[in-house]
Parts: sequence; structure tokens; C-alpha cells
Amino acid sequence: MATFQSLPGFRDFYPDDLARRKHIFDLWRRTAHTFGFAEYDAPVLEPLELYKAKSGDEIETQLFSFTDKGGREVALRPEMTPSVCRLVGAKANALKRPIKWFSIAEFYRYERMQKGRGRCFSQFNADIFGEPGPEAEIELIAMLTQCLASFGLTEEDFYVRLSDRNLWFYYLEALGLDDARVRGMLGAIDRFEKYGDDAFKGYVEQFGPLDDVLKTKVVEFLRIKSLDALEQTLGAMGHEKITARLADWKKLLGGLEAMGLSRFIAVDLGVVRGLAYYTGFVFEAFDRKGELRALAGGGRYDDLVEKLGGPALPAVGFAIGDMTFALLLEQRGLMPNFVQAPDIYCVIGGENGRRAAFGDIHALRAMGRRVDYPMKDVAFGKQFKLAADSGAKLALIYGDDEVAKGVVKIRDLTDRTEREVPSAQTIAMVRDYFS
RNA sequence: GCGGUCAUAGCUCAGUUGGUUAGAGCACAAGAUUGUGAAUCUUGGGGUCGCGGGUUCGAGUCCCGUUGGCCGCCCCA
Repeated sequence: MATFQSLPGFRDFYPDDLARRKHIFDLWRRTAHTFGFAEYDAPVLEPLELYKAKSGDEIETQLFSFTDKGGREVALRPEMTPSVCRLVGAKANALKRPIKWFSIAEFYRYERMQKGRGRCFSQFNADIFGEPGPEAEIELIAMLTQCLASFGLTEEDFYVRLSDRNLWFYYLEALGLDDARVRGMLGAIDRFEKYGDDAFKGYVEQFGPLDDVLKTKVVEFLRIKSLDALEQTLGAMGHEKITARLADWKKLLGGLEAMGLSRFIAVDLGVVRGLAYYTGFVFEAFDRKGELRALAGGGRYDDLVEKLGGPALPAVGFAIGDMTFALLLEQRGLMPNFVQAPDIYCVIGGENGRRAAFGDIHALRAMGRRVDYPMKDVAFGKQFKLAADSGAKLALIYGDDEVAKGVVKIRDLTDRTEREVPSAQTIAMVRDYFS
């Protein structure tokens, strides 16, 4: 038993694990590039204040934070948003708009582990800065669906729930709630799906008994699942902001429909995504079966760049976590089995064969071919088995017979055919085979 | 921060009301087999039974503590 083990919630990545992670990262990255997003990164360690400024002092209990040797209060990053806001904010005037950026990075949170949640995890983050209209949401939600669909997941597997904190603000204001009550009510709405009427307990404690008519209107509203229903409920109110907002909704849903993505989208006013800094549309991706934690979440945060010391800059973003996503892929049988196969495996007999093989091995590797061979003398029979097990397509055979004849035997491991070629032509033959 | 549950080989597990030197399969390695592929056979390495303490003539087994895993609550940026 090992004396040392990894810290609680942290993960070792053995080659098989890393292959799976790399598969996920590669497809995310490729997808982001197809959408015209540019990749960036930021420090793993940031000033503690950066996170306090965004989320409040309580956040510290959930951070890996400490005082460094220079007396600075620092924290391992728990998320990317504050960092990217700093990056963008610092050069906002010099960056071409719209700013479409993504990153794939590891994050750290001091929390209890649960299914799909650990103390370190990776996220794909994507943000658009400088675009105030729903065009940015169209682009991001389209990319979010593609980031999941590119693994073979379909509308049977996941969907994106779409809601709008602005509409809630306008609606609750129109119902006569002041700012504090609106905030309290949004908290209740967020919990309603899970707790039903109990979700209003906190609100009642804070603001007194809840008017039945008001409650009915709120519950009706949060049950809205379509644009038609939204328009029916709100259209008649003659509220100027609401009317304008409904136009944004039409543009957003129309854009996603034109991209052929309607099957992934569910209007659901029951989503408000906690408290935080969201200011407009919010969206979350879930598995259809509802068995897992959220796959991804995002929304508009138009005030945050300015709040963190930058210029006023509208922004929308989302993040996909790797843990829940990997669980979903495993569940649906969409996680491939990765074999790190060489292209070529060399079968070597004796010292003469080894000397002959080494020259070719190095030349082939220099050409970019993956070549492997047994480091110690091994019985021929076993070497052929090793060659087959390795997944290589070709075996190059350097036995005493071949060396004596000045040839190399090339065995095609896929169709089990063999032929001898003069030693000097081996490299060329192999190159032709793979071209 | 709170609760449930579990911990025996690299993995999956067995281990009787407490009893002698803790087992199996898989995996890994060597050999049968220095010349041809997923087989077979033989053999081997690997365990302070998570850790610490207690009860007992005797603890993998019972008790207490602790650490860690998994699951849930709070939270979820």
C-alpha cells in the first residue's frame, strides 16, 4: 500500500484516464475553432480579492486559498469568469469585436465530493464580449449543443433549458415587487422545481405572508414552457420593456431554429440559475433522463467586467464541466476505448538483428512514424504476439536469416501477408505503405 | 459544515458462531517455445486485511477512534 495518496477529491490520470480526457478536450477544442473562437489561458493562482469581488466574502470557504510567502492572499482558481473578465477588461479597447474566446482548464474548489463533483475538475469555458443582443446567445447556445453533439449525443440524450432573468425582473416589478423582493422571489423560483411550495418558505420568513394571487401568478409563470405561452401571458400587459424583450426571445429562438437546433432547446422559466451575476438570458444543459447534475450552464453577465474594474462591456458565457459529461458519455456507451498503438512493431532476433533494426527504427521515428520494439531479447513467438497485441499495422522482422540475406521481412499484421525487401529499401517501402 | 454507507493483492471479490502459514479469478512477469498472432499448461512476484487503539489465550472477523472512497443534504460561481 502506498504511503502517499492523492489529496481528497484530486485525481490521478493514468494513461487510459488521460486518453479519455484528451478525447473530450480535443473535440471541445476543435468545435470551438469551428465556431471561430480563440483559445486563451490565465493563471491557476489568482488574488483572493478577484473572487471575493465577484461572489462576496463567503466564497472563501469554498476556495483553496492561502497566504503566499510575500504575504499576498491568493486562491487557486475556482472558475474562469473573473480571470477572463480581467484579461478582456485590460485590453478591451484594443480587441476586435465581438470577442469570442474559449479555454479548457482545471479548477479547484474546496467542497465535499459527490457524483460528478470533485475538488478539482476541468471546464470548457466560452464567452462572447461586446455583443449586447441575443445574437451572442445564439452563437453560444449553438456551440454548447455542438460541443455535446459532436460526441454522438443527440436530442434524446440532452437538452438545453432556456430562461431569462430580465423577463422575471420585469414581470415581478409589474406585479409590484421591489428590488429586494424580486431577488428573494428569484431564489424561491430556483428552488421551486425541487421543493414545490416549500421553496417560498425563505421568502415568507423575510417578507411576510405571500399573497395567494401573487403566488399563483409566479407559479404559473415559472411553469411556462414555450414562447407562445410567454406571449399569451405577457403580450397583453402592454409593458414596454416586456414587449421589447419578447422580440429578443423571438430573435434568439428563431436563430436557433434556423440552425436546426430547436430539438435541443426547451423554454423553461423555472430556470434562474441561482443568484450570482446573471443579467439576462440564462441556460443550462441537462441529460434528458434527469439522472445527473447539470452538464453545462451559462448566461449573460453584462455588469461583471465593469464590476471587476474594467470598462462596461456586455458579456455572455457558459461552461461545461468534464466530470458529469464523462459520466454521461460512459452511460451512453459513447466513450471510445483508446489503444495507443504504434504504427510499426519490430521483431528482433539477436544482436545483429538489433543493430540492423535500430537504424531503421530511428529513421522511421524521425519521419514521424510510431515505432516500438522489445527492449530485451524475447522469443520470436512471443514477439509476434507482442506485435499483434500492440495494435501495430506492420511488423518489421530482423532475424538472423534476414540479416544474413541483407533483407527485412515486412509482415502486414492486418492481413497476415509477408514479403522480404532489401534492407536499403525498407524505409521507402514503409513510407509508401502509410501514405 | 451535516448525514448514510463502505474499506482484504494492480482490478473484481471470497474468507463460516473469533482459531493454526489469508485465498480465487482477472491482470502482470518467467518458462514450455530464438521464427509467426487473441489458445493451453507450469511457475512466479506481489498483502503489516486503510491506519491507530481496545477486548481476547488468539482479531481480516467484535468494540472505539481516525483517515479515505462512494452516495446524499447545504452549496454549486
